[in-house]
Formats: sequence, C-alpha cells, structure tokens
Amino acid sequence: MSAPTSASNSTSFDWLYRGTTEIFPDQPESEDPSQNLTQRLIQSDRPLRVKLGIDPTGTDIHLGHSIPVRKLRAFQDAGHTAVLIIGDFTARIGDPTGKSEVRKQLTEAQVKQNAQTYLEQLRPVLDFDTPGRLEIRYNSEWLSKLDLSKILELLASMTVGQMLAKEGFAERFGQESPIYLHEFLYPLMQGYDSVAVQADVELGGTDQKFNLAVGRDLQRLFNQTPQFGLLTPILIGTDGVQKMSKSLGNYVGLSEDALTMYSKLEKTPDDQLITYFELLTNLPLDTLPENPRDRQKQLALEVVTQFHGADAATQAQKDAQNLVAGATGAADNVPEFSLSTVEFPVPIFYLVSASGLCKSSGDARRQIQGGGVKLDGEKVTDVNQKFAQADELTGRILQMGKKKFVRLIP
RNA sequence: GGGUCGGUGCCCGAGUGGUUAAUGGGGGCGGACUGUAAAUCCGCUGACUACGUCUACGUUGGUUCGAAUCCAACCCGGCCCA
Repeated sequence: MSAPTSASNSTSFDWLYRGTTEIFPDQPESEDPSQNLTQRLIQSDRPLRVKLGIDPTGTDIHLGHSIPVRKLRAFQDAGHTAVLIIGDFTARIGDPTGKSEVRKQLTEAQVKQNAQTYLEQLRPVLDFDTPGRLEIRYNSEWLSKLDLSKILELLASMTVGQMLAKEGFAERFGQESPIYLHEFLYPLMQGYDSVAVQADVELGGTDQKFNLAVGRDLQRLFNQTPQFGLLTPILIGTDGVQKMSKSLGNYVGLSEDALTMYSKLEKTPDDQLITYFELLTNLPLDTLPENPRDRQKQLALEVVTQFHGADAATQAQKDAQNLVAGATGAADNVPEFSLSTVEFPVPIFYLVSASGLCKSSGDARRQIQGGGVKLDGEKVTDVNQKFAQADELTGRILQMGKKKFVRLIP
C-alpha cells in the first residue's frame, strides 16, 4: 500500500509518489520531460503550474476531498505554483462522473457562497501565505465568455463514441436513462480550464482520469504542452467499506470540531489505518506504533492537529477518553437541571424526560426498562419509582447511557 | 395531452376492509462484551406524569358497525405513448 521508495529516484521525490495512484504519461526510464514527470520537475527552469479544480456544489467538504488538495500542497512545498480552480461555472452543470442522476442545477448565489466556505475549509491544508505559491481562479472567468464558434471547436475535438466511453455515461446509456447533451460539455469545459491556466500538471481523484485526459487533448489542440495527470486514490470512509461521502455518513468533515473529528478518526478500521496515515499525514510509515489502538490514536491526534492545532488536538484526546471512561469523575461539565420545574411527587420516568435526557417520556420508560438509566451510578429498575420531595434528589446525578448526564439542583 | 404504476412511521419497504401503533431491513438509542463510541450478540425505536387517552399510512370528502386497505375529486412522482 505504501509508495515504494525505489532506489533510483528515492529521497527527493518521495512526496510526489506518496499516496499517488497513477501519473500519466509515465515512462520511468525516459529522460524526456514530456513523458516523465520527475524529469520534468528536475529539468524545468520555472515553477510548474499545478492545477486542481473543485466544484463548489455543496457546503461541506471532507477528508476525502482533501486528498488531492494535500498533494497540491506538497507541490507548493516543493516550490511550485498551485492553481486552484473554483468551478463556479461548471458547478452549475455538474460532473456526470459516478452520478446516475443528472445533478440539480445550482443558482449563481449558492455557488458563490459555497465557494467561500470551501476556501475557508481548505485554509489549513493549503499554503495561502507564501507569495507566488497559490493562484485562485474562477472558471466562469473564461468559460462564460466562450462563444459558439469556440464551443464548436471544442465539441469537434471529440467523438460521441469517445464521450460514451466515459464511465458514468456508459452506464447510463446502457440503462437507457437520460443523458442530456449539455453534460457532454462538462469534460470539455474542465479540459478547457487546463488550457486557460496553462497547466503543467493536473491533480484529481482516480475517477477524474477521463477529464484529465481531455485536458491533455485540448491543450494539444491549442498548441500547448499537454499536462501531466496525477491521480490520487478515493478515500474509504470511516466504515472501512465504501468511499467517503456525505450521503453515506461515513465522512469526517474538514469543518468539524476537534472532538468530533478525533472521535471519528480514533476508530478508523485497522485495515485502513496505513492508508489513512499515508494519505492524510506526512508521518513516516515505518515508525508507526505496533499496537493498532495506539495507531488509531496517533492518527486521530495528527489529523486533528492539522486542522485545529496541537493544543486542541490533545484536549480532544482527553475529552474523548473522559467520555468513554464515564464522566462522573469530571463532574464539572455536567449540565444542571432545576427540580423547581417539576411537580412533586414525581415519577422517575418523568424526571428523565423532563430533564432532556430522553426525547419523550415514552422513550424514558423504555430506556429505564432497558437498563440505561442510572441515579448516582445505580441502575434504576422501576419506571414508576416516585420521589415525594425535591431534597430527596437535590445534588444527585442522573445518567442516561454512557454519555448523557444531568445534575439535579433545587 | 393520453395511458399506466405509485405516494406508508427518520429512510427504504411489506401490508389491499376487522388484535394494525401497522411485518422486515437500514439508521438511531440502550445493554453485554472489547484495545475502541469498531466488530459481534441482545433489547428498544409515535405522543401523553400512561393499566387508559390521543395522533398516524399524499390531501379533502364519501361508503361502512369498522378502512392504510373500497369510492370520488385534487396534489405530487416514475415509466410508456404523443
């Protein structure tokens, strides 16, 4: 799984190959800088322009989205120019990749706002500060100006057969589900982005291969040196099975708070651990702890540090441990519930519901019957157990499950 | 516009006149267990201070002792034809 650090090109280009699935074109033995990216990096007398496009179609991005962005950062750190393209124009069409449905159209305002939050979330990942290392471009800048003759030129560069070879199209065509003509324009527009910014390299997930290849074709058409394509893996989600995606709920969002992030990463499935380290951190892979549990913790700590800083990360680790251990010891942070809001005598189930530990009194009854409610650490067994006076309860701690506590006050 | 199928609880999806608060799965919440808030196993999963009452099967009416189930109109969606 880890990138082979072969003897020939070791040391200096580890950053390039770490977590890289494929680079094309790629002729390892060749010294031709148009066929071998490391040769290009060595021989070039200027920083390369490394393109990554993001379509601001939603509001949140997750660790899966951050993979190619991290690679972009690696290029920045090696002295190259990151060209981050905000696909404000393309977002309104939607990339058919991997989608069985036509994406719903977004309004201009939505797209604009999404773009803002995206940049905000990417701030910890990219180098925004070093002069000359980051160029942010909106592709409406050139795409909205294309006139019909130019569009025809783009369209004429490709055949229907080639287009239908693309994964998403092939499936949909086979299933006789609709493919709208404007969707054919998407790969061409993304490719044209490469022309517009004169990209030397374009990054993308493995599902982007087709689109990156179109970029090469179009650059050739416009007499530019075709870009290299560099593909990064699709990150598996926290469930360890399916790709990370918001709709599957197996994601870790870049804007999540430290504790949430830590808690999710701390239980990364064992067989995904190395991959996560490889793709989400820069830690050397041969010095990881032996114990898988320790690996999980280190991974969580490391990634949270990237987004929230070291202090917040260690705090999150502590908080997470306390939560699991049971928080009765750390009684300081327990919310309070005033008994003055209930009428006595009060049955225990009502108390559990009224204090907000359960969403309804029916739920409270069931939880008590299921053995999930404790008073001062002692399991409550009788749903209808009654308390006549407030002082019977004052100062005691009511607990629901492992994580929800309430201190009863007058 | 015509035809046809369908709209069920957080989601998916059974149920086609009477123990139906409504099978099953997912998700969620508890319990046990564990290196984990993982995996596995078990329980719960409409509301109400509750042996009863109320609200629920797209909407509104109707038939019936009784309907999510039958009828009518309307709204929304899929597919087919134009």
